[in-house]
Amino acid sequence: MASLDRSLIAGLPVFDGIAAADLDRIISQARSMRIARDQLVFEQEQEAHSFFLLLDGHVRVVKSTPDGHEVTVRYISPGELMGIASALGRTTYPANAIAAVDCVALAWPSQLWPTFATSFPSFSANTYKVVGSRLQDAHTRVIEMSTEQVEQRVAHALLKLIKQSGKKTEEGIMIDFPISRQDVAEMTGTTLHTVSRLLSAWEDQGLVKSGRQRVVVIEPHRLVVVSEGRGSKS
Amino acid sequence: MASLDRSLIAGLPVFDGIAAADLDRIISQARSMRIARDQLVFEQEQEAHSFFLLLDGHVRVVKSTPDGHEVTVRYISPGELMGIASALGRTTYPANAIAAVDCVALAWPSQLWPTFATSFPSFSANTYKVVGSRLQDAHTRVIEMSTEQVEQRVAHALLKLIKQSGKKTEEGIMIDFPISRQDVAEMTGTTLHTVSRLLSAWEDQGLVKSGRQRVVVIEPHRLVVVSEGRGSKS
DNA sequence: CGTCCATTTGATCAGGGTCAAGACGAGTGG
DNA sequence: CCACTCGTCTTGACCCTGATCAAATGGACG
Repeated sequence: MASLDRSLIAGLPVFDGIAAADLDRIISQARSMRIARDQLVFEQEQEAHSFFLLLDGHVRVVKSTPDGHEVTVRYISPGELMGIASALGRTTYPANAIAAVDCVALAWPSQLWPTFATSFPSFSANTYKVVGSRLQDAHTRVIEMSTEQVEQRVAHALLKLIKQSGKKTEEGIMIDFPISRQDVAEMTGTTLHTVSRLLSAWEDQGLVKSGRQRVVVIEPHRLVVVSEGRGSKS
Repeated sequence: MASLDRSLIAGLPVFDGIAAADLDRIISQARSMRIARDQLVFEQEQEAHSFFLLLDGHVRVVKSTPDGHEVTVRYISPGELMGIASALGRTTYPANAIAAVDCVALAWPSQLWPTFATSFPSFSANTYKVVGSRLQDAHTRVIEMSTEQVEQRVAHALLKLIKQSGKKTEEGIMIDFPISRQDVAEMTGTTLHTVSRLLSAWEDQGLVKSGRQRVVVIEPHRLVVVSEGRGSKS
């Protein structure tokens, strides 16, 4: 196996403020792995043996309920940590993680977490921030679910996706991985039917353009208007 | 002002594993305060000058949306930390905190947080766990909002409240602070009307007993059944 | 005793879930 | 190269949960 280079992780927010020599130590203990599309990266309730850094691709994090519902918690983009059960004081993964496309990731054994946390104070501080911002995301989700109509929630979801993983094309901003109506429904607590109807309506109005597992936002600004509940109800 | 004693905080989960001498140092820097019912402990968007430990009473943490909706994030019970913006890498409070009853709390200046975190490793680890469990709570909320009916969510909310702040009486388990239909509605993303109807129905079935700002759960087990969506629909 | 707030309860109605069919398109095997 | 199949997406019809609107009741407290 080719040895890994610290340039892979230097410059990432999580490793901000860590000396080059330390980065070398950190990365020397990592294992690189590739995950094929639709493969599980880690599984809910399983022993959290490793934590991961996504280098390339996109990963969907999904919680399954006993009664068979699936709720998408978030999408992971390159440069983000995932499976950091250790940071939450857990020993098992809280959700399933599925590769939305072919992915490349680094993995460290979970035992290293406490070492990293104490040896590299900025790592500790940075991951605090990561967890903190995920907590805020989750609260935002709760608030959206409590106070917004489905239409607004779906609009918010698309805006979040293009902000996080948008890719400019000549048509507009495309979500950079395959995403189905069902996927959007699981992010917003609705059904694929409703998502389909909304996307169709928005397509008629020229707001978006979409197809099989593909969504392109043409007019982000007007989508923002919809997300704020001031969509033209004419 | 009477000097504070470490017995106030010894034995609390957050301060677990900290030496007595350190506890003295910690508490010597605290300021004790009482908050009258309905008073704000801290305010959304304000500079997070302090973090708090609730010694007695109950505090409601509420997020207000620009458009005037209020969503209750959680209730704080005695022994819990609150206002720990620092732990999330924030400088402002993310929500309003309102005393549900007259309260007593300790307050430390936020500047002390980093000191505590580095000086007392177990404090750091413990607060990690606190944040982690709040993140899980938030995800649980998201999942409930996505997959459950209002009836189940309200049942879950009451069960959570009696678990956290239940007080046994000869009638059943009472929620130990004044809580209105509106409050329950803000916890569950519904309206006071729906909550009122549900409580009335449950009272008819002998599940609960409730009055003005007062809820007593008579048969927790049957409430669990409702919360699981297997309520008798006869 | 009067005022204010929490609560109750009825009536109405719409957002969006459910059920049901088809259409479309991509990949597969003959 | 074509037929077939499977998964995604679309669209219509219907109906139910729970929000909204409206009004009255009941306590608590000054």
